[in-house]
Amino acid sequence: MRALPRGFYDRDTRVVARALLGCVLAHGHTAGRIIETEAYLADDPASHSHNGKTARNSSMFGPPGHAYVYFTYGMHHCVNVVTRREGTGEAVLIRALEPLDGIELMKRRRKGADHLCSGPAKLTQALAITRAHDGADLTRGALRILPPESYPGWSGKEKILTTPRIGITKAIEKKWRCVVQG
DNA sequence: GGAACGATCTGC
DNA sequence: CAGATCGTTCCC
Repeated sequence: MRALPRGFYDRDTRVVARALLGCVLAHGHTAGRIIETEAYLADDPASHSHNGKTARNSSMFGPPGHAYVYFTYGMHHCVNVVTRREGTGEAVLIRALEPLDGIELMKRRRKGADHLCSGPAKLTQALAITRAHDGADLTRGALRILPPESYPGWSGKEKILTTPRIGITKAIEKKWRCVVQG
């Protein structure tokens, strides 16, 4: 509970998307700072939860602070942070990290590609996050989120941009993507 | 039982 | 800009 930002639980998912910027996503010996997120709300046609609870998205309706990991395009995993109380179905997609720890390991997992964590599927590959982590409690265990100050280099005064979300075809006008400038 | 598609990435 | 590649969903 303490590991996540104050006011994290069951707050407006768009607020959580902003609050997660600067936090650190860590898995084993790899870690990266969250620099891009997107909010997916209940009754949001772009959200996986839009057509109700299914076997695939059930963890999105689970307790906040847990992971929703989905598999898409036949080859990619993406990781979300569930934000609202059980049964609601809202989450924040983590779209990009700034690599902090385990960079050599990330490079090996990414097969030498230069951009280790600059996209939602790249970062899951770099951190070895899979469907096995679906539903995992992100406040404890191997896969977890740490507060910004757990690594040096985050002042809290970074410039944040809010833009439309990426890679979706519905509700494209909603500016629910948060990204650290630079 | 089957078809269509996807919150992506890579390489041509 | 198209192909990779397959789980999930929805419709028959």
